[in-house]
Amino acid sequence: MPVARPRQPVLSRQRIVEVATAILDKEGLDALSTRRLAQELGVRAPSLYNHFATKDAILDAVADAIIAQVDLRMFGKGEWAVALTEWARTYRRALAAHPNAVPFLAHGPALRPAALALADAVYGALVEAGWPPSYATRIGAAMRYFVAGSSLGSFALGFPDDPSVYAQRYPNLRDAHRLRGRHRQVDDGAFELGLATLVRGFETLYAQVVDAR
Amino acid sequence: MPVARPRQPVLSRQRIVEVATAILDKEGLDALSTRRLAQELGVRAPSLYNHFATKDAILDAVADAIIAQVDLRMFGKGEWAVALTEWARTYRRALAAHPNAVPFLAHGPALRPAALALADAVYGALVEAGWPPSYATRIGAAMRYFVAGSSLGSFALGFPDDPSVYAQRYPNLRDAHRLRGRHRQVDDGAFELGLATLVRGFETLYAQVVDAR
DNA sequence: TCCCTAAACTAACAGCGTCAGCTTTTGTAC
DNA sequence: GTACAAAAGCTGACGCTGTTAGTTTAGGGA
Repeated sequence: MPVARPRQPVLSRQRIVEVATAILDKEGLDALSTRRLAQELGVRAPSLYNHFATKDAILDAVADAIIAQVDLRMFGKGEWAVALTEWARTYRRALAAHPNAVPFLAHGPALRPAALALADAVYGALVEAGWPPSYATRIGAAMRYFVAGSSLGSFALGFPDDPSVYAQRYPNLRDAHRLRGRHRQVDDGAFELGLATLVRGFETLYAQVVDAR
Repeated sequence: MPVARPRQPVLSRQRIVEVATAILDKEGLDALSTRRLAQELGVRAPSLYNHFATKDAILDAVADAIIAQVDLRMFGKGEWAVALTEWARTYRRALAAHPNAVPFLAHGPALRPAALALADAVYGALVEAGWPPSYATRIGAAMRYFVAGSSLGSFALGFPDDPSVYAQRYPNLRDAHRLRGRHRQVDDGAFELGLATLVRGFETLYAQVVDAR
């Protein structure tokens, strides 16, 4: 039987964030209500407000925790282009591990601490490598665009696997019904192709902008 | 005074979608409730269900209408690389015109008709230009990743304009407080840099894969 | 003219985020 | 050691949400 105030706190910000993330991953954003979250924590919904001001603040903390898991240790050692490539893969993996979170990761500008730490590492490494600040900013932004977009949802799963859909209206897509079956391969392939293209392009630009300085 | 059934239908799917889009653009996703939408339409909320099965279906129709506005006429005339570049700009503009819609544009796989028409046009143009199907798929996907990511929310607006935030914790970002002021320029610059890099890289690849065939 | 369907309505449901106020425990100050 | 404030649970309630059931009335076809 629950007591007015327990001998030891039942909740903590960290535990709330963990359980919220678990519900989000398992059952999606719609299943994540304050009452549901509280139940999973062995508590009633209003108790959450002793630890977070609003439900949005909880979601914000979940978002921050996800971004905080992105490894940044590849920066500062080795070639900038190699580090950038590795980082993009790690970043994508972290987002793809929590696909239900992506819609609200997208939501507001990322003013969260982990997002700033991430930007700091990328920008710092590029400037350190010799890139002028204006290039470092745009390269970091362009990479974020690409990674975020690729985590937003599968490209291949966007296509129904019923061939009859395409026959009349979308003749060029006549083989698109096969994409669903190997969506992992298609999405990964597109990501790697885009990533390699971007990084190789930036290397060419580096030779013109930095080496020729 | 409202009547049980009006002489002439008050609602239509199109009118509902238009007003929903207007509310979404002006006041955001949270403001778009069925009662609010109905009020704006001069009607009570349950009447909407004579035209759409659920609220999600309305949002889906809004998403489809937005994607349908993307001009596709540049395909099939002129160089594929030029068309691809123009299309990416148009696509981004269409998404950026409705930033509050992006979170749920991202949500589900894009099984909507307008999204299929878009994919059909891009893929068709690439194959027509000589790209092998597997490349055309991945190029189309990579472009969508980049454009979607760049519309998801401003990169530059993600940085607080208070310099003191950065001093201790994010030393590399010491000048980031200036990004907010010229966010348009920064975001556009990053988009154009990434776009040019991708397209130029694909042109190089084309020379290897297609011309040398 | 009769009847079915379309398209509006009212009333109501459960579930949502959140707040006010209550209770009990804990930690600190004297 | 006792008073007292803060912390961290609780109950009950608010207005809002998406949605359903059932009602009413107009329009169109037989």
